[in-house]
Amino acid sequence: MLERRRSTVRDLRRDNRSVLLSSLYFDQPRSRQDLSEATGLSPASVSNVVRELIHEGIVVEAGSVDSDGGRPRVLLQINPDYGYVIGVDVGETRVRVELFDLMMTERAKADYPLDPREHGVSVIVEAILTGLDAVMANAGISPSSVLEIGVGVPGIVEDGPEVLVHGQTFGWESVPLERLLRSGTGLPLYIDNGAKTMGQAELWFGAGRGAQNAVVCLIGSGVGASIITNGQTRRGSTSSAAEWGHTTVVVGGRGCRCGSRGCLEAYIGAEAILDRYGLPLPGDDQESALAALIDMAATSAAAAEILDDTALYLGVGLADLINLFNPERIILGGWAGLLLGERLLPAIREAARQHSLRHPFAKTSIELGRLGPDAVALGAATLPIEHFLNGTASARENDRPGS
Amino acid sequence: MLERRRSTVRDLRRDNRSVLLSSLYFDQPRSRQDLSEATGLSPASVSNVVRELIHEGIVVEAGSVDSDGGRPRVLLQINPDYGYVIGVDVGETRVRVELFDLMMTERAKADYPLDPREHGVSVIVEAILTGLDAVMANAGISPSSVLEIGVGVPGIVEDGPEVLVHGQTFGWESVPLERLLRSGTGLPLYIDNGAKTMGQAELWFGAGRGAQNAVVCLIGSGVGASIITNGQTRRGSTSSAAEWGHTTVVVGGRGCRCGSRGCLEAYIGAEAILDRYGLPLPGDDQESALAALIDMAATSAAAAEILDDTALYLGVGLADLINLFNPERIILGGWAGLLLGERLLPAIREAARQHSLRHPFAKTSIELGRLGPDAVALGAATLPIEHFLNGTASARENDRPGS
DNA sequence: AAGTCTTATTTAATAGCGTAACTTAACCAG
DNA sequence: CTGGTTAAGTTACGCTATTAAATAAGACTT
Repeated sequence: MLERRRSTVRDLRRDNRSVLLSSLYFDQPRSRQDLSEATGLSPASVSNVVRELIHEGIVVEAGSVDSDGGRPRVLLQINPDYGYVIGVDVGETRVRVELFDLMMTERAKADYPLDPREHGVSVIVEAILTGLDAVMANAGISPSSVLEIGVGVPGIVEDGPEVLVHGQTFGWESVPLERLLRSGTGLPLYIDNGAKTMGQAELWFGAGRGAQNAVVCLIGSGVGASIITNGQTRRGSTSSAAEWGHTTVVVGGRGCRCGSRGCLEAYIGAEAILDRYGLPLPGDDQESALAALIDMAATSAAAAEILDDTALYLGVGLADLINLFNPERIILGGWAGLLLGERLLPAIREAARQHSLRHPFAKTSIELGRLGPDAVALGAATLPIEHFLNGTASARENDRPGS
Repeated sequence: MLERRRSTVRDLRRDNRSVLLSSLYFDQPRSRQDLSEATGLSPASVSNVVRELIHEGIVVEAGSVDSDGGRPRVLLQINPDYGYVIGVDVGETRVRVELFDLMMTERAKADYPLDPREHGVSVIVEAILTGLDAVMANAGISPSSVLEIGVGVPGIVEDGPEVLVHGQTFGWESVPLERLLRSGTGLPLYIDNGAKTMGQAELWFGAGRGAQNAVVCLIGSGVGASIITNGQTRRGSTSSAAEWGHTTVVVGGRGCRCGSRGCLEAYIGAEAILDRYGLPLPGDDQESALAALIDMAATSAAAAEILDDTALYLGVGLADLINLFNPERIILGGWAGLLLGERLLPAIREAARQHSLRHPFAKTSIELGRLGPDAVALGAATLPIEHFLNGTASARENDRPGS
């Protein structure tokens, strides 16, 4: 009953161009022939599309190497300087802005710490806008060569005529972040949930490479998850995140900041873990406190018990995802997730095994993220890249070199 | 990072044909012009495709009616007798085989009760095979005009080189049901989880009509769910069901027949509800026992409490789905689901509200299924219809009238 | 009753696509 | 320098959907 739409011969071309470009993007220097085999397109079509891409400056020939008795293959490569993308990570403690070239090598970065008690919209908007100017200036890149900007924010992102952000943690309520930012920059803007952008980063460049069905869990102070189905990040009907953190694991259990009881986040979020421990810990931020708690587990029975419980609850939460989504891979990320996973991964796996059905569990692997805790900005920047590969975000025709 | 494949101008045609056919299928007598507007295809293309469909005998002109000063529109209609589909429902208490025409009007039905203690593979295979012959004979239809057969089974269906069924309830372990059936019939065969087939039935013809993102919950003796994303039923990487019933709602809670503890099914499955009540109830099957329990709630505090708890747990389970999937619509089905829902729907809604995030909850409606408890066979038959609409299962070229 | 208007459908012309078969290019071995 | 081999580019072809014009089939007007 899917509401489908006709397509024309032009869509066909765009799709095949996108297939080709994506294939090249994820497996860099390749010859036309390789591309033909990989995509299934005929050599002639590959030639046609490649000619177009070269003409537009998106693809460049990267010196022919290789020979085996015949004409050497000409290697093709995406021109990393065709355009640039910017990823913004709006975190609970800072706003980070990073500028990448097309191949995702970082060209500039700017950080703006936030007062943890103050998440006013205007403060953050201003930080982002100055960050944008800063990274472009820093990298010596004009706004016209930036393709798009991706922004990862905590909380629910509601798509619609105007993108609205509902950030429980920030006390944001229907904030028209897109409109606010647009007033300060003319660049195309895409906003998404931070857990989802990080998930996409791991999917494309980290522990998720090659997976078609995966779940990336972001455990920090709060808890979120990104669900990848058929190679694409899931978005609900309201385009809001997979709010895994507020899944109930104990009916009538601990109170959660969302107002409900027994949420997963109320057990395995860093804040909740520290709260469950109750006693004071060294370190003045959650990160060092949690690290301290983990260290203490070797000597303190109380600390060990807290961590054992954490592994149990986390395993249960993962088991639910396994049963519901049958992912090939589950990736644990976020600063707390990485910290916990390092020590507790075997226990987490065991808990997940016990609470999920045997079959789906057998098809899943549970791993740690590879991109570290700061992949949100990188992931946010994949949003523009995705558009670019789909041909949705072709560069503006003006002032583009070689077009 | 989706592994995409090129498409050709022929795929384009097949897709557009499918778009047109589906559009007509779900909104029956329509003129070419209406179809053109609905699908976005140009009038000329509609004419072309329709000519082809008429030539193949799939579409027929259903008398022109309508006039308004201009040439009257010729109404088009799908020829219900172009071919037939068969849906098989393998339930816990019986095997049901139903034969439908293309427009899903039932033409014949056959029921084979099962001994509840005996779910041997061979018994069921035999029941299905005799059922197939019976319905075809009964409806006076030759096997050659049956397009495909859809089978809905309980448990996990694993896709692969050979479809395997893992039926926890039946004690089935990697049963090659497809192979077993194929030895008895030459007709194309598709096997899927019963909860999913019922979900598709509700989606196409019941309470889910028009929804793009929905969840259909099947609550019987056990608990399952079917998740619809973008108008299509979700299948995990192993193609197994959304095993919602074995999602944990109470860590360390009641033991479940799956071996884990605290599963949703251990609270809201009919068997679990009766078990939680503990006392004997009138009626010799679960169905009448549960009905009796619901009746008693008016007078017995113990019964009322059990039902209140059931509403709570069910609401929690739904809240998890709301948070994870953001469906527009949630549909409660299955015989127990319908029985419970009739009485408890307000309480269930309230529990779901309390345990889900405000925003996704606001976008969801929770309703009862409209097709009754026996929609599994109907749903199983939608599988062939889906293939037919996609052009995947075009009729065999031989002995087709009018081609 | 004939002409005109209105709308639905069909026809003809056009541009774009991918493919298959063929041609050109580049390199190596002898 | 020639023949063999592999890669890349070119051409002709069959398809596709679209646009614009033509035709069909009634209803309304005068």
